[in-house]
This record gives sequence, structure tokens and C-alpha cells, in this order.
Amino acid sequence: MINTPDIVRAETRARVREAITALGYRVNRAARQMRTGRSRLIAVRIEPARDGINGSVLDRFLHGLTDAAAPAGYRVMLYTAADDAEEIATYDDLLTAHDLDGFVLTSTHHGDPRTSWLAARDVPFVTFGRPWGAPETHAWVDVDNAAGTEAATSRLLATGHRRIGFVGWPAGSGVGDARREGWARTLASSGPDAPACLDDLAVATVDGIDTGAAAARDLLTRPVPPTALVCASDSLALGALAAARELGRYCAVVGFDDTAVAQAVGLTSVSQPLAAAAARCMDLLAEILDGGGPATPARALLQPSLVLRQTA
Amino acid sequence: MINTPDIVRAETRARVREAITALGYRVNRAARQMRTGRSRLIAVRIEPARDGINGSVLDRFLHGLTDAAAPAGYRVMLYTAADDAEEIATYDDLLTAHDLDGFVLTSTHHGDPRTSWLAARDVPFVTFGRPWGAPETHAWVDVDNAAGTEAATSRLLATGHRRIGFVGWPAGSGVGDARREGWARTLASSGPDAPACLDDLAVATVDGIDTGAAAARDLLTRPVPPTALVCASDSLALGALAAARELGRYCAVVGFDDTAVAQAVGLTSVSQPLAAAAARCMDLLAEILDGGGPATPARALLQPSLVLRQTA
DNA sequence: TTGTACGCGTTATCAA
DNA sequence: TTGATAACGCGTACAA
Repeated sequence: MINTPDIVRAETRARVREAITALGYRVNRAARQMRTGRSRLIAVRIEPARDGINGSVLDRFLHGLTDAAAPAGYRVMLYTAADDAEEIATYDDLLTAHDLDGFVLTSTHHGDPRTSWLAARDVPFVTFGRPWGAPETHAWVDVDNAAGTEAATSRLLATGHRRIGFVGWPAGSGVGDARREGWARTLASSGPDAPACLDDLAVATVDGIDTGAAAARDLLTRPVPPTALVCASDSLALGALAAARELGRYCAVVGFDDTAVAQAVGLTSVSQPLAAAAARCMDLLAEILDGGGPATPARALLQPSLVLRQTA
Repeated sequence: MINTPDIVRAETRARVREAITALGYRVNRAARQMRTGRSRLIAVRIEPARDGINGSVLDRFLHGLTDAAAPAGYRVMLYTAADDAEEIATYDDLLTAHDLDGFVLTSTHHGDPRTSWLAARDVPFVTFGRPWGAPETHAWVDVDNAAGTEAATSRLLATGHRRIGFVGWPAGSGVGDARREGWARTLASSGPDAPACLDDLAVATVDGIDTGAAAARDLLTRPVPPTALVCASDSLALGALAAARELGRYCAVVGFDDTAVAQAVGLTSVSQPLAAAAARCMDLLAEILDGGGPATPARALLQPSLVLRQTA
């Protein structure tokens, strides 16, 4: 009667409802869970705040996910894991002990063992981050990273820059490669003034303020230095800003992720729609969980936006 | 036998253990929960990232709590609430439907209705933040905010500053008042050069970069301006830095919370031991939950530390 | 359309 | 020390 109120007579239904409020009856989810095998709980991993600057990105995603879960009738449970193997071990525990209904995975990467593990066991999940290299067998949501750096590069071209450099991460990271690609393709097709060789304008380094500064310094001290820099992260951009200042040189800079730091120092940056991405993840997961889900896994590619500030 | 292995003969125990691994048996928490009424789940509220700068503080606390919960055999469940009333309604749902074992409350304030609601129902909980004004009837963990601004002020005195201003929040917020108090008492007892009237050196405003800049400008354009500023947050400090720069004036600045922004711009700041605070909260809660807990509620006051950078 | 009985997996109780 | 059994609250299948 609780779950299918229509099968009883209206009068009986009213009588039950009355009793429910009179007695203060509330469904016991543990009992329901034991009977149905579903917990209406979804799990998401929280990572140790890494850089302090970029760490906020996943936190914002988490806020969005928690907000989106409640209206859909789900609650989110947190877990931590040091690496993929440990995370998979946690899945096992969460699944058998807590009857978790689904997972939202973040930070997918090439050869990700987590997605294949979950898929092999028919566990419902959605990834925030596309299945890099893997077959598109699960639902995913991602932000169009290349479109982000494309917008940044276009903006710089529009303001008169022609030699626009790129400070990125080492090749192979998917997200990093996409961010470089957006810059590269925009610059390459920028008309007659397009640089002949893009490699002279790009440099790769691990993420960080100091590494970003060193990389930017490298670029800015070349024979024909760039007049503007597109960076793969706000950390790198912050380093680039410091390097330019130190060299007494003006250089436009655009960062990526629109973190609090970008806001604080007036750094123009590409902003990911994290709350929307999280809401989309929840939608997709709820669809799989509640509606059976479509035959072919759904996906969503969200567009980032450029937040203009002082540095570009 | 699972929960009290000692009541069976050693030989039987070995036989059971063997069967457990052979069959891949795992306890079903839903069934256990139904029988015992305990879920081994604790709940904590995640707030919408407010300022973007200060928001990271609670996120770091959350990371620490999740890390500490796992070893203690608990998992953390997230919820959101727009205000205290909505949060209390959520407690009710969480408690009756999910059999939550306990809560960790953050951002306690004067006349907090949440603590009295939980206490009235004998729900186990710990607060991160002392019971401002309320009787000490529950366990709590807090950071000695006054000691933080005291350390900042002492440092400035040691480096030769005598007129040290304070940019804080409107009175009444507990945390804000404590931060002001640490500055005030240190300056007042700084010897013969101590300023006669502290109010000439302090200004209060709502948190933010722009409001901080305005407040600092006010202070720095007075007849006898301060040469250094202690601020109640990194946002305010960032504004103060901007104001000083804009006035072409050197002014030492110390922020509070040691956020990513402080790290990025080289702002000296007071750092809260958030991971330790979270771990302590988990300890206290586990004590109440598993050990029955001490008769008088436990409390812990943690010491912050001053992170020296370029601005002071 | 309504009422009843069973079983989900666990812990606690009680008899052997 | 061991084995059997009831009960937690729900959903479901089946009988009335």
C-alpha cells in the first residue's frame, strides 16, 4: 500500500494515511534494504586535498552531487582510497556489506581498472570524466576541456595576440591532452599569422606554482617569446604570472578551473560547470537505478566558460 | 560467535572461520542494523562553497573526518541544509529512516538550536566548535582562535611593529570575537608602547575581499595609521593587501585559515589543525558510541600555528 | 479489494 | 559449549 497506493480503495487509503500520521510511522530503511537489496545510497570518493589550489575542484563537484542526490531520494556516502586497487577493494566492501546502489567515479584515466571492475559485476555507475581509450560501455559526464582552452585562445587572438604559448602537463593524461588540443587547433587555424611550429610555444611540466613559473620562464626567455600564455591549471597560471613579473615582462595569462585563487588574484580562467556536471551524473545514475536505464549508455559533454578578469 | 569469538571452543572457532572464507561470507549490515538498531554511519553536513576562499576550511575538515572514520569502523554520510531548522528536520529523517549512529556538527554558534534538539533526544554527537554560551553538556573540539591571533600579533610585535590594527567581523560570532580577543589582549599587554585605545585600531566588516579592502583603507587613512594588520580571515587579509598596495603603502598583513590563496600569494596566515580536529571529533564520537562514553562530556582545544610567508 | 503469512540475515535468548 | 528459535520491519505472493 505504501509503495502502490492505487491498489486499495480510497477510503482505506485515507484510513492508513491517518494511522501513519497518528502513530508517527516512518519506513525503516534497513528493513526495506534487507528485503529489496537496495539501499538508496550512492558512494563517491573524497580525495586528500592535494595541491590546495586544484583540490577545490572535486570538492565543488561533491557539493553539487550531494545537492542533487537528495531530491532524487538518494544519499551520498563518502570513502577514501589511496590508489585504484584500494578503491576496488572498497567497492567490494561497500557493495557486499552496505548494499550500495551505485557509484560516481571521478578522475578517470587511461586504462582505469575501476570501470572494468564495476562493469564486469554489473554495478551501476557513472563517471565524471569520459572513458579514456576504453570502449564506451558506461554512462559518463565530462566537460569539454578542449573547448575551454579554445575559448581562452580565441579570446587572446581577439585581443591581438599572435604568439600564444601553452603551459601544460606531460602528455598522456587525457584531460591535459584535451586542454592542449584546444589551444593547438585554435592557434593552428588562426589564419596567415599562425605560428609555423606549435612545439616552440608549448612546454609541459607537472602541476604546481613553482613548476609553472619555471616552465613559463623557459618560454618567455626564448628568442621569440610568446606574448600570452594559456595554462592547463590555475596553479601553473599563477606560476606563469610570477615568472612574467619577475622578468619584468607583460604577458597575458589564462588559467583553468576558476579556483578561489583565480578569483583572488584576478586571473582570467576557464570555469567548469561543476554543479551542473554533478547534477547530470546524478540524473544519469538515477535513470539507471530507477528507470532501468537506456540500452545504450548515456553521456553528456558540458561546455565550460571563460571568466574574464585582469590577466587577459 | 562472530561478535564474541571467545564463547566457543577453539576448534569450533577454527571450523567457522574456515567456512567463512570457503563460502566468502560477509556480514550483511542491513540485517545487523535491523536487529541492533545501529548503522555504523555518522552524518556530517556539507555546505555550499561560500566565499570560495574560506569554503575550503570545512572541506579539509571533511577530508580528515572521512579518513578518521574508516579505521574506527564508521562511514560518513553527507547531507545539506539551508538553515538550522532544515538541518533539524534532516536529523529526524536520518535518525528514523537510516538509524544514524551519530552526528558531527560544524559551525556552532550562539543559541544553536541543533545541539539542544540532539541533546534532548539523547542522540550522540560531537561539535567542531565549542558550545557558545550554552552549557557544556556535550563533547566538543575546537581550535584556540584567540591563541592564533595572539601568535600573529606577537610575531608582528617581535618584528618591530607597535601600531598593529585588526580587521575583523561584526561582534557576536564567537569565532570572530575570539580572534579579536587574541589580538586585543596581546596588544594591550605589549608594554609601555601599547596603544591607549584599541578601538582606534580595529574595524569590523562582513567577510570578503572587497569589504576587507574597504576596511583596511579606512584604517590606513586615519591620522595615525597602523603599520601592520591582523585579519580574521584570508579573504579580509587579501583585501587588506590590495588596499595597502593601492595606497602605495607598505603594511604587514596576517590572515587566518591558511587557505590555498594564502599559499598562492605568499600571505602569512594562522593555520588550523583541521585534520587533527576531525580525527579528535571522530575519537570522541567513537568513545560515546562504542565505549559508552565518560560521564562528563569530553572536550579538546587544539592549538593553531602561524605559517610565516612574505607578508609578515 | 483486503488480509495473512513467509522470508530476507542478523543477534539474543533459552534449552540441551 | 552448542544448537535451535524468535524477532527486528519490510515487500510480496497468495488466499479470502
